[in-house]
Amino acid sequence: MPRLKNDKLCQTKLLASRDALSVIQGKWRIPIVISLTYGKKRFGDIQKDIADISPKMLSQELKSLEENKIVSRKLHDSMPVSVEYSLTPLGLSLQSLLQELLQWGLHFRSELIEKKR
Amino acid sequence: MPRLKNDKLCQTKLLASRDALSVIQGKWRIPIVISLTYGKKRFGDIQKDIADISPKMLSQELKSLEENKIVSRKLHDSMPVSVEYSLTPLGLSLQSLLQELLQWGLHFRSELIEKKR
DNA sequence: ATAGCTACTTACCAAAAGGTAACAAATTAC
DNA sequence: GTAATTTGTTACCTTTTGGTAAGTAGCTAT
Repeated sequence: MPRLKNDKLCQTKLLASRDALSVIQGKWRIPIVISLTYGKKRFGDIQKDIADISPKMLSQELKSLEENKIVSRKLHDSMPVSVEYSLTPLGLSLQSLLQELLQWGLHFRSELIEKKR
Repeated sequence: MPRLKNDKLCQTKLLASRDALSVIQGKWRIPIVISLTYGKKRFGDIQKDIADISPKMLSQELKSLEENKIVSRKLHDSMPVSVEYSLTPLGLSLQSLLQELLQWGLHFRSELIEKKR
Protein backbone atom coordinates (compact mmCIF):
# COMPACT_ATOMS: atom_id res chain seq x y z
CA MET A 1 0.00 0.00 0.00
CA PRO A 2 1.29 3.48 -0.87
CA ARG A 3 2.64 5.48 2.00
CA LEU A 4 0.35 8.49 1.62
CA LYS A 5 -2.80 6.40 1.52
CA ASN A 6 -1.59 4.57 4.59
CA ASP A 7 -1.09 7.85 6.42
CA LYS A 8 -4.58 9.02 5.62
CA LEU A 9 -6.12 5.72 6.72
CA CYS A 10 -4.21 5.99 9.98
CA GLN A 11 -5.58 9.50 10.55
CA THR A 12 -9.14 8.28 9.92
CA LYS A 13 -8.64 5.54 12.47
CA LEU A 14 -7.23 7.94 15.00
CA LEU A 15 -10.31 10.12 14.66
CA ALA A 16 -12.72 7.19 15.02
CA SER A 17 -10.90 5.88 18.07
CA ARG A 18 -11.05 9.32 19.65
CA ASP A 19 -14.80 9.50 19.08
CA ALA A 20 -15.35 6.10 20.64
CA LEU A 21 -13.02 6.73 23.56
CA SER A 22 -14.64 10.06 24.37
CA VAL A 23 -17.82 8.15 25.19
CA ILE A 24 -16.50 5.11 27.02
CA GLN A 25 -13.46 6.63 28.70
CA GLY A 26 -13.59 6.73 32.49
CA LYS A 27 -13.68 4.39 35.42
CA TRP A 28 -17.43 3.80 35.57
CA ARG A 29 -19.07 4.12 32.15
CA ILE A 30 -18.33 0.66 30.83
CA PRO A 31 -19.32 -0.96 34.14
CA ILE A 32 -22.63 0.91 34.04
CA VAL A 33 -23.32 -0.23 30.49
CA ILE A 34 -22.46 -3.80 31.48
CA SER A 35 -24.85 -3.62 34.40
CA LEU A 36 -27.60 -2.41 32.07
CA THR A 37 -27.06 -5.18 29.51
CA TYR A 38 -29.11 -7.35 31.87
CA GLY A 39 -32.16 -5.17 31.28
CA LYS A 40 -33.82 -2.18 32.88
CA LYS A 41 -32.49 -1.28 36.28
CA ARG A 42 -33.15 1.22 38.98
CA PHE A 43 -30.56 3.54 40.45
CA GLY A 44 -30.17 1.38 43.52
CA ASP A 45 -29.86 -1.81 41.49
CA ILE A 46 -26.94 -0.46 39.51
CA GLN A 47 -25.33 0.63 42.76
CA LYS A 48 -25.62 -2.92 44.04
CA ASP A 49 -24.00 -4.36 40.90
CA ILE A 50 -21.12 -1.92 41.04
CA ALA A 51 -20.33 -2.20 44.69
CA ASP A 52 -17.86 0.65 45.07
CA ILE A 53 -19.50 3.42 43.08
CA SER A 54 -20.78 6.43 45.00
CA PRO A 55 -24.18 7.99 44.28
CA LYS A 56 -22.44 11.10 43.06
CA MET A 57 -20.41 9.28 40.43
CA LEU A 58 -23.30 7.08 39.38
CA SER A 59 -25.57 10.06 38.88
CA GLN A 60 -22.88 12.00 37.06
CA GLU A 61 -21.95 9.19 34.68
CA LEU A 62 -25.57 8.26 33.98
CA LYS A 63 -26.15 11.84 32.95
CA SER A 64 -23.19 11.79 30.60
CA LEU A 65 -24.37 8.50 29.08
CA GLU A 66 -27.82 10.00 28.65
CA GLU A 67 -26.40 13.01 26.86
CA ASN A 68 -24.62 10.69 24.47
CA LYS A 69 -27.86 8.73 23.89
CA ILE A 70 -26.41 5.52 25.28
CA VAL A 71 -28.81 5.28 28.20
CA SER A 72 -32.37 6.42 28.68
CA ARG A 73 -34.07 7.37 31.92
CA LYS A 74 -37.71 6.81 32.77
CA LEU A 75 -39.39 8.18 35.85
CA HIS A 76 -42.24 6.16 37.34
CA ASP A 77 -44.71 7.86 39.64
CA SER A 78 -45.10 6.82 43.21
CA MET A 79 -44.06 3.57 45.00
CA PRO A 80 -41.54 5.53 46.89
CA VAL A 81 -40.35 7.08 43.57
CA SER A 82 -38.46 4.91 41.20
CA VAL A 83 -36.40 5.55 38.15
CA GLU A 84 -35.67 3.03 35.46
CA TYR A 85 -32.55 3.19 33.38
CA SER A 86 -32.07 1.18 30.21
CA LEU A 87 -29.87 1.03 27.13
CA THR A 88 -30.97 2.85 24.00
CA PRO A 89 -30.42 1.29 20.56
CA LEU A 90 -27.11 3.14 20.42
CA GLY A 91 -26.23 1.69 23.81
CA LEU A 92 -27.17 -1.77 22.65
CA SER A 93 -24.94 -1.28 19.61
CA LEU A 94 -21.99 -1.34 22.01
CA GLN A 95 -22.50 -5.06 22.60
CA SER A 96 -19.98 -6.43 20.10
CA LEU A 97 -17.36 -3.95 21.29
CA LEU A 98 -18.11 -4.94 24.87
CA GLN A 99 -17.82 -8.59 23.91
CA GLU A 100 -14.36 -8.03 22.46
CA LEU A 101 -13.30 -5.95 25.42
CA LEU A 102 -14.32 -8.64 27.89
CA GLN A 103 -12.71 -11.38 25.86
CA TRP A 104 -9.50 -9.47 25.61
CA GLY A 105 -9.62 -8.70 29.32
CA LEU A 106 -9.77 -12.41 30.07
CA HIS A 107 -6.97 -13.10 27.60
CA PHE A 108 -4.82 -10.39 29.10
CA ARG A 109 -5.36 -11.71 32.60
CA SER A 110 -4.35 -15.23 31.60
CA GLU A 111 -1.33 -13.95 29.67
CA LEU A 112 0.09 -11.45 32.07
CA ILE A 113 -1.56 -10.98 35.40
CA GLU A 114 -1.62 -14.63 36.36
CA LYS A 115 1.75 -15.56 34.88
CA LYS A 116 4.22 -14.19 37.42
CA ARG A 117 3.68 -10.55 38.44
CA MET B 1 -31.75 -17.18 33.90
CA PRO B 2 -31.69 -17.32 37.71
CA ARG B 3 -30.96 -14.08 39.43
CA LEU B 4 -27.95 -15.25 41.40
CA LYS B 5 -26.20 -16.70 38.38
CA ASN B 6 -26.84 -13.47 36.53
CA ASP B 7 -25.25 -11.49 39.32
CA LYS B 8 -22.14 -13.64 39.30
CA LEU B 9 -21.81 -13.37 35.52
CA CYS B 10 -22.10 -9.62 35.83
CA GLN B 11 -19.30 -9.53 38.41
CA THR B 12 -17.07 -11.62 36.13
CA LYS B 13 -17.69 -9.19 33.31
CA LEU B 14 -16.96 -6.21 35.51
CA LEU B 15 -13.60 -7.73 36.44
CA ALA B 16 -12.68 -8.50 32.84
CA SER B 17 -13.61 -5.02 31.70
CA ARG B 18 -11.50 -3.52 34.46
CA ASP B 19 -8.51 -5.59 33.39
CA ALA B 20 -8.87 -4.52 29.78
CA LEU B 21 -9.50 -0.89 30.59
CA SER B 22 -6.47 -0.70 32.88
CA VAL B 23 -4.32 -1.34 29.81
CA ILE B 24 -6.01 0.76 27.15
CA GLN B 25 -7.34 3.60 29.29
CA GLY B 26 -5.80 6.99 28.59
CA LYS B 27 -5.64 9.54 25.84
CA TRP B 28 -2.70 8.11 23.93
CA ARG B 29 -2.43 4.34 24.30
CA ILE B 30 -4.95 3.33 21.67
CA PRO B 31 -3.59 5.87 19.19
CA ILE B 32 -0.08 4.49 19.72
CA VAL B 33 -1.27 0.93 19.12
CA ILE B 34 -3.10 2.07 15.99
CA SER B 35 0.03 3.76 14.70
CA LEU B 36 1.99 0.54 15.26
CA THR B 37 -0.52 -1.66 13.43
CA TYR B 38 1.15 -0.41 10.27
CA GLY B 39 4.38 -2.14 11.25
CA LYS B 40 7.57 -1.25 13.05
CA LYS B 41 8.05 2.40 13.67
CA ARG B 42 10.59 4.68 15.19
CA PHE B 43 9.93 7.18 17.95
CA GLY B 44 9.83 10.05 15.51
CA ASP B 45 7.52 8.22 13.11
CA ILE B 46 4.92 7.68 15.81
CA GLN B 47 5.21 11.33 16.74
CA LYS B 48 4.45 12.26 13.16
CA ASP B 49 1.36 10.01 13.05
CA ILE B 50 0.01 11.41 16.28
CA ALA B 51 0.54 15.05 15.61
CA ASP B 52 -0.21 16.50 19.02
CA ILE B 53 1.58 14.10 21.34
CA SER B 54 4.58 15.45 23.25
CA PRO B 55 7.79 13.44 23.58
CA LYS B 56 7.16 13.17 27.29
CA MET B 57 3.76 11.53 26.87
CA LEU B 58 4.92 9.30 24.02
CA SER B 59 7.86 8.04 26.01
CA GLN B 60 5.75 7.54 29.12
CA GLU B 61 2.97 5.65 27.37
CA LEU B 62 5.36 3.51 25.34
CA LYS B 63 6.95 2.45 28.61
CA SER B 64 3.62 1.52 30.09
CA LEU B 65 2.69 -0.46 26.98
CA GLU B 66 6.05 -2.21 27.16
CA GLU B 67 5.45 -3.17 30.78
CA ASN B 68 2.14 -4.71 29.80
CA LYS B 69 3.83 -6.60 26.94
CA ILE B 70 1.81 -4.84 24.26
CA VAL B 71 4.77 -3.19 22.59
CA SER B 72 8.40 -4.17 22.24
CA ARG B 73 11.35 -1.89 21.89
CA LYS B 74 14.49 -2.62 19.87
CA LEU B 75 17.55 -0.45 19.91
CA HIS B 76 19.64 -0.28 16.73
CA ASP B 77 23.23 0.89 16.94
CA SER B 78 24.33 3.96 15.09
CA MET B 79 22.73 5.87 12.19
CA PRO B 80 22.14 8.71 14.51
CA VAL B 81 20.67 6.23 17.04
CA SER B 82 17.38 4.70 16.21
CA VAL B 83 14.82 2.75 18.13
CA GLU B 84 12.20 0.53 16.63
CA TYR B 85 8.89 -0.09 18.30
CA SER B 86 6.51 -2.85 17.29
CA LEU B 87 3.51 -4.76 18.55
CA THR B 88 4.07 -8.01 20.44
CA PRO B 89 1.71 -10.98 19.90
CA LEU B 90 -0.34 -9.68 22.82
CA GLY B 91 -0.44 -6.27 21.16
CA LEU B 92 -1.53 -7.85 17.89
CA SER B 93 -4.28 -9.67 19.76
CA LEU B 94 -5.90 -6.28 20.28
CA GLN B 95 -6.80 -6.09 16.60
CA SER B 96 -10.38 -7.36 16.77
CA LEU B 97 -11.11 -5.12 19.76
CA LEU B 98 -9.59 -2.20 17.86
CA GLN B 99 -11.67 -3.06 14.84
CA GLU B 100 -14.88 -2.94 16.88
CA LEU B 101 -13.82 0.25 18.58
CA LEU B 102 -13.19 2.00 15.28
CA GLN B 103 -16.40 0.74 13.75
CA TRP B 104 -18.39 1.89 16.73
CA GLY B 105 -16.62 5.24 16.66
CA LEU B 106 -17.76 5.74 13.07
CA HIS B 107 -21.28 4.61 13.94
CA PHE B 108 -21.42 6.99 16.89
CA ARG B 109 -20.25 9.90 14.80
CA SER B 110 -22.90 9.27 12.17
CA GLU B 111 -25.60 8.81 14.80
CA LEU B 112 -24.88 11.67 17.10
CA ILE B 113 -22.09 14.02 16.28
CA GLU B 114 -23.22 14.75 12.73
CA LYS B 115 -26.95 14.73 13.41
CA LYS B 116 -27.70 18.01 15.05
CA ARG B 117 -25.38 18.93 17.97
C1' DA C 1 -45.94 13.82 62.86
C1' DT C 2 -42.17 11.08 62.59
C1' DA C 3 -39.32 7.92 60.59
C1' DG C 4 -37.82 5.59 56.49
C1' DC C 5 -37.05 4.77 51.64
C1' DT C 6 -35.34 6.13 46.99
C1' DA C 7 -32.84 9.00 44.27
C1' DC C 8 -30.26 12.12 44.11
C1' DT C 9 -27.22 17.03 44.95
C1' DT C 10 -23.71 19.93 46.98
C1' DA C 11 -19.41 21.50 48.80
C1' DC C 12 -15.06 20.44 49.47
C1' DC C 13 -10.80 17.89 48.83
C1' DA C 14 -7.14 14.54 46.89
C1' DA C 15 -5.08 12.14 43.32
C1' DA C 16 -4.18 11.21 38.67
C1' DA C 17 -3.50 12.58 34.11
C1' DG C 18 -1.75 15.54 30.95
C1' DG C 19 0.77 19.87 29.09
C1' DT C 20 4.97 23.01 28.42
C1' DA C 21 9.48 24.18 28.08
C1' DA C 22 13.98 23.51 28.59
C1' DC C 23 17.72 20.50 28.61
C1' DA C 24 20.78 16.15 27.86
C1' DA C 25 23.29 12.02 25.80
C1' DA C 26 25.00 9.71 21.81
C1' DT C 27 26.24 9.68 17.26
C1' DT C 28 27.28 11.60 12.77
C1' DA C 29 28.16 15.10 9.11
C1' DC C 30 30.77 19.03 7.94
C1' DG D 1 35.37 20.99 17.14
C1' DT D 2 30.83 22.57 15.96
C1' DA D 3 26.31 21.76 14.55
C1' DA D 4 22.54 18.70 13.63
C1' DT D 5 19.73 14.61 14.43
C1' DT D 6 17.33 11.28 17.25
C1' DT D 7 15.54 9.86 21.46
C1' DG D 8 14.55 10.85 25.18
C1' DT D 9 14.37 13.21 30.52
C1' DT D 10 13.29 16.68 34.07
C1' DA D 11 10.97 20.14 36.66
C1' DC D 12 7.02 22.51 37.15
C1' DC D 13 2.29 23.56 36.52
C1' DT D 14 -2.87 23.03 35.18
C1' DT D 15 -6.75 20.36 34.33
C1' DT D 16 -9.47 16.53 34.85
C1' DT D 17 -11.15 12.87 37.36
C1' DG D 18 -12.68 10.76 41.25
C1' DG D 19 -13.71 10.39 46.43
C1' DT D 20 -16.13 11.69 51.03
C1' DA D 21 -19.51 13.26 53.76
C1' DA D 22 -23.38 15.52 54.56
C1' DG D 23 -27.75 17.13 53.14
C1' DT D 24 -32.28 17.40 50.38
C1' DA D 25 -36.86 16.32 48.11
C1' DG D 26 -40.81 13.67 47.55
C1' DC D 27 -43.47 10.13 48.97
C1' DT D 28 -45.20 6.31 52.28
C1' DA D 29 -46.05 3.47 56.11
C1' DT D 30 -47.10 3.71 61.09
